[in-house]
Parts: sequence; C-alpha cells; structure tokens
Amino acid sequence: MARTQGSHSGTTGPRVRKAALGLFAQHGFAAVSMRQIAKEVGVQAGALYNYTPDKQSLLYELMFEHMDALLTARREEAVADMPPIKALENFVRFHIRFHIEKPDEVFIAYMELRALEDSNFAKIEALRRTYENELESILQRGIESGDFALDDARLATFAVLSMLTGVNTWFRAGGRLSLAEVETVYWNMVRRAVVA
Amino acid sequence: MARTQGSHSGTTGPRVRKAALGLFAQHGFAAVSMRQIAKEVGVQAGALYNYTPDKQSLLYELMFEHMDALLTARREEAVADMPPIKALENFVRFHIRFHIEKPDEVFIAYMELRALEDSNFAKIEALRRTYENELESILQRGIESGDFALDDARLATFAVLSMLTGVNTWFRAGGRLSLAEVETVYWNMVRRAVVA
DNA sequence: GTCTATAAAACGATAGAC
DNA sequence: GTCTATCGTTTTATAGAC
Repeated sequence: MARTQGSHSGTTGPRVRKAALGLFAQHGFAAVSMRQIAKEVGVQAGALYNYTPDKQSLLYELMFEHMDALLTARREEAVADMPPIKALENFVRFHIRFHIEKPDEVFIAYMELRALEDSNFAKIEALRRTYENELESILQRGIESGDFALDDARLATFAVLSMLTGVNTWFRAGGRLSLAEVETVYWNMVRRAVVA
Repeated sequence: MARTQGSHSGTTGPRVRKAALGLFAQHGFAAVSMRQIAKEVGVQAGALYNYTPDKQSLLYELMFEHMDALLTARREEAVADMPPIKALENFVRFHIRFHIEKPDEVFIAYMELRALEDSNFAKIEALRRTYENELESILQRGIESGDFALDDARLATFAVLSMLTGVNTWFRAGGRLSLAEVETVYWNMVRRAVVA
C-alpha cells in the first residue's frame, strides 16, 4: 500500500473530533489553532474543513454530543418512583461515574461555555439546565416528604453539583481510590449534608 | 482642561489591570487581545507596554496579587487554637465571603492556570496549595479529635472547596439571599457533611 | 479527500516622534 | 507617557490542482 496521504478508511472525521477534544481540554478553545488540530490528526489545516464548517461549529458539536450523551445515559439509569433518598444516591453515583469516565468532555462543557456564540450557548445551556433540574426535583421531593433537611432545593442543587463535579480536579484512574470507593465517599458526604 | 489624551494622573497602571481583569474573566486570557484591553482603558495598544513587559506577565501579576491577598486575608482572619468545629466554621465563612467579594479574581485564578507559563504556574500553584493545606489541617485535626467523621482529609478538602467555590456560579449581589444567609446555608451543609 | 498556496485580517510587540 | 506606524508572525478560511 505505502499510502502516505489521503483518506484513512473514512475515520478522519472522528479523529478530527478526538484531536479537538483533547486539545481544547488541555489548552482551551481560544488557545488552540486549526493548524494544531490538523497536525495532531496528521493532515493539512485545509482538510479539516471537510469535517466542520468552522472552528466554532467544531466546539459546539463536541459540547452538544456530550450533553446529549449525558442526558441519554441519565435517562437510561434513572428509576421511576424511587424514594427520594434512593433517587439521590442513584443520581450521585451516576454523576460521579459519568464525570470520571469523560473528563475531557466534562471539562470543556464547563470551561468553554463562554466561547460559544449566543445561539449555540442557549442550546447547550438549556440541556445543562435540564440535567440540573432533575437533581433539583429529587431534592424538592425529599424536602416535601420530610426526608431532606434543606431550606432551598435550588441552592442545594448547585452545592451538590459543584461538590460532585469537583471530583475531576483530583481523581486519576489507577490512583489510591477506585471508582466505587470514590462514589461511596461522595455519597456519604452528600447523604449527611442533605438527609434529615 | 479638555485633555483628550496623555496620562491620567498616574492612574493608567491600575486601570490597565482592572480592564485586563474584567476582560480575562469574561472572555478568557487567550481570547482577549492587547488591543481590546487598550480600547477599554482608552489608550493605544503600544501604551500598555509601559505597564507590563508582555501579556503573560499581566496575567501572572493579576493571579499573584489575588492569591497573595487571599492568603493575607486568611492569616488575618484565622484564630489560633480554635477547636476544629469552630475553626471549620471560621474557614467556611471566610471562603464564601472572600469569593463573593472578588468573583473576577477568583474566576481567573481557577480558569487560567493552564495559560500560565511553567515557572509562573509553579508559583501560583504553590500559593493555592498553601491555602488548601490550611483547610486540610483543620479537617485532619477534627478527625484526630473525633469531632469529624471522615475517611480521608485530603479528599474531603477537595469536596468542601469545590462546593464552596461553586457559590460563584450562581450568587449575584442584590439577589434573593444576603451574604450572611449564604454563609449560613453553606456552613450548615458543610457541618452536617463533616461533623460526627 | 487531501494537497499547496494564498487571501484578508488580527495578533503581540517594538521604534521613534512628540 | 502616549501617540502613530509598522514589523514579522499567525490566524481562520478558501481556491484550485490532483
């Protein structure tokens, strides 16, 4: 074969996205050039435009796919009619696991919101809000049932999500703690902070 | 006077930093140009170089001053020989207050670490670590005294700091809750998550 | 589908006049 | 201390050959 250039069995598209994902997560969207992405993929910069109309769309699509995957995975995991405490444990463990499994996607989704154009921002923000609202409704149900001792479901939603998402600032696979242990440690802290 | 250009009573230096602070916080370091900063200040781009040797130094100095102010303020506020629970409440209230008072500085200090050159990063990271360590030592003391029910002081440090710093994602001055109320709500959650 | 080449604009930073 | 002007580089994105 000895093919030194040209298409690679139609896999260039995914490879462009993977390269962009890693570089955006490491250096930030604004700090990464199309030439850097092309170099990582092994093509010239012009070739990238076969796979994205522009740099902004590349970011938006990465973020949309992530948020869509998050909401889809959550829908598959959520169990209807769980009592509030069980529903909260289920949510906490899901959130920790999903975030640990996709650190680059999560990082971009949090850090690069400001790099989105207005209409793209609005779409991503709506998806993020949908996710937040599921936790808020669990907390609200628990307040009403008397299971949770909280003044304000919305504020507690932010506090819990901040704490859980923070796992990505320190967790490294293969470290001292396993995923299951991390899930349990965080669940214990959330449980005690929230449950009456 | 009708002075339309020239120096402004020696205040240009601080105004450059203030403009850079706001723009970096809003758009990110890499996305902001020296020309944007100059326009905000009301000078031409070349004049900025009377106040900073380059763009990187401007970022570093903003971050260093913030971390220095944080550690100085903390030293003034900390009380020696407090029992662990009181020391933790003191830390939580301090952290919330300081973060709410300086949202732009805090945001940059968290978001732009990756934009720092290696040697600048090392210096800022050391300051950040010093601050983290104070919370960790409070938690460790409380574990040893039996006041706190935690498996791991370091992990709990990350969890608590993430939760507290998250206040900046939603708090707006003049909103529904006062600073004092926010402090108390967060302290109640931290207390219950940590205290045995 | 990728290449080379380039257009058009923006970038950080500097020089020299005032 | 700020201006105007500019250097040299890099940027996103496009055009046309293969």
